Amino acid sequence: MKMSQLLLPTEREAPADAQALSHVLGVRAGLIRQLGAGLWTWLPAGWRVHSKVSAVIREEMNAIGGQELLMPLIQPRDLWQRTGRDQIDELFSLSDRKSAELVLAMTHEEAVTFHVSQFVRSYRDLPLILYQLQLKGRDEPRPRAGVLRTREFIMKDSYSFDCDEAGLDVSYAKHVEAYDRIFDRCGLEWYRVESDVGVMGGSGAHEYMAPCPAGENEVALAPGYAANVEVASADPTAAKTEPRLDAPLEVETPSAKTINEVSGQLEVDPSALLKAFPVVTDAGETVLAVVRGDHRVNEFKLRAVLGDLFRPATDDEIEAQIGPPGFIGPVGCGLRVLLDKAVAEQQGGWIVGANRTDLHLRGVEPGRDFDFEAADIRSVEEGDLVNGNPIRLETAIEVGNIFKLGTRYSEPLGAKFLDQDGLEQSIVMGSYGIGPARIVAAAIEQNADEMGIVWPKALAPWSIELVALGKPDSPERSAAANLYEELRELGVEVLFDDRDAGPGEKFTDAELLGCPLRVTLGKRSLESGELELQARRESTELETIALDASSAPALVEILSELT
RNA sequence: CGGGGCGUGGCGCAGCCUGGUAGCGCACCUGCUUUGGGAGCAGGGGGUCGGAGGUUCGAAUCCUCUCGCCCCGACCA
Repeated sequence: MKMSQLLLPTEREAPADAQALSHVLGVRAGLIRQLGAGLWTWLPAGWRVHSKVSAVIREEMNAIGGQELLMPLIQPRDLWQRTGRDQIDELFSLSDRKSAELVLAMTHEEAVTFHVSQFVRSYRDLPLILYQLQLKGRDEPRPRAGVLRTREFIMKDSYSFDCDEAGLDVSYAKHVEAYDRIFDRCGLEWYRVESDVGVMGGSGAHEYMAPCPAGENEVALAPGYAANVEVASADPTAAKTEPRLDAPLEVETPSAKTINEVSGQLEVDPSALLKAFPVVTDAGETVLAVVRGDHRVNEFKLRAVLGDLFRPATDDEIEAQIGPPGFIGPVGCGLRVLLDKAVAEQQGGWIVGANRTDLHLRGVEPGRDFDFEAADIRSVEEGDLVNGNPIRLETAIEVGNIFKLGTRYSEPLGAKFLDQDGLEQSIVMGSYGIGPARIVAAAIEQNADEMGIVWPKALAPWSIELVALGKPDSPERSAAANLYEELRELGVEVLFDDRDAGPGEKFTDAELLGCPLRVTLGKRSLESGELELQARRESTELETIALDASSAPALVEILSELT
């Protein structure tokens, strides 16, 4: 590609509203441009990168027997009513001129299951893996960070169809294989972590996380362990509890409504306190969740334990059912008490709210002073132990997920088959997503320096940026043009900077765009008979090779050695 | 949905408080010079100041409404 003809609007300054590095560099390097909130155009260079990701995904999906198809983005709403997913707030809704109700698909379970239910009759038709690279629409409450969270984006979504759980396990394992290879090939640092299965249930789920500062997720990591903090479990550090007492002792804590205020007044460590978190389930039950004062309730884990959605109780509800907000506790509260394991498994006297204004209780012991169910309902923290190793927390971008759906969609949509015994069974499904745009963003976040992007070789829009110096029509320019043609004939993807611009501008743009290898040809090259090479990843190292008929093949060789 | 911020030429911004000819840098066009790290000189083009209404002799500036965008939080099947 000749740069003089390429639409590559590079910017010297960052867009004023950009925060995330991938957003800043994506715009500055001329890869993406915004059309509206959460609506982004992929410009030619950016689309090349996106396409590279898609190509890697296709190869690996095909390698596990996936078959590519394409389903509509716009879908009839009634299909979504059949699975109940029409109730999702994020579902983009619209209607046509006849007032027919339509939605923009946020994923394609309904559509693919609808079709499969028509085609699959027998266990002989299974298993099946179908996938597509197609737009998804989401009415996001808050799009953000450039291409990281948008209202419309391309997703690789695949769906597996099996006779039974054992078959699903095989399809799931195939996806693990394919995904591991995809993220490796894209040059990402990534973790496969245990993840929340959500309210819809499902028997297992993992997410692929690419660590970087712009991420929206947090992962807990220890040797041999990786989990989304939403579901992570770990052994707590010990609480600094007070000595045991024969019976709870009332203690005055005027106006102390927070853990910090109470621990300050009583001069004890926050971990010696218990924090009471009253919630009301969808079913209408008020439950008191209790964790250590220095811990936080994990709402995902609590939801899993409750088996129901819930919301925090309002101050009025707390006042009416338990006691004065700020002074509530499990002793004599009359509610079902879920006590976090970290508390249940440590002996000692705890400090809790007395359910009376300005009073707390000291020396409280679970079991003796209140009934409880023990459950793991707290969020893990940096320093907690897994198999004796301390965990660390990292922010990360979710770049992919794999999910065992079971019969969540096949049942409502009637996707059944006859098994070997002639019995009708529901198809057992899995669904698997990858966001190519997020891979692009993560690759930028993980591979950039103060000058710009440093593409992993597999994602670079071009392998080589050939910078021609000197005046137009000069001998060095025509030598560069010749080299450009030779490289093209060898099938090298080369971006030829043939613009009538100064060397500084060309070098700066090359560093911004971040192609793996920069080749410079100027008057100097003609005089010395040498080309200058610079690997983007080691931007200070200059190398030279002979400028002659061997140059192009030599560059191909050098490229193959780059990462 | 709660809180905060911003809309002035393609990009980044000043001007607004205190109403009076719409400005700066970069980019762009023409000519000449320049060509190994964002060049110089000269000339030039481009803006419904997000939109609507109002106050006023006069509104980018003051008032009301509205649309859009960004950030924090909530949410994220």
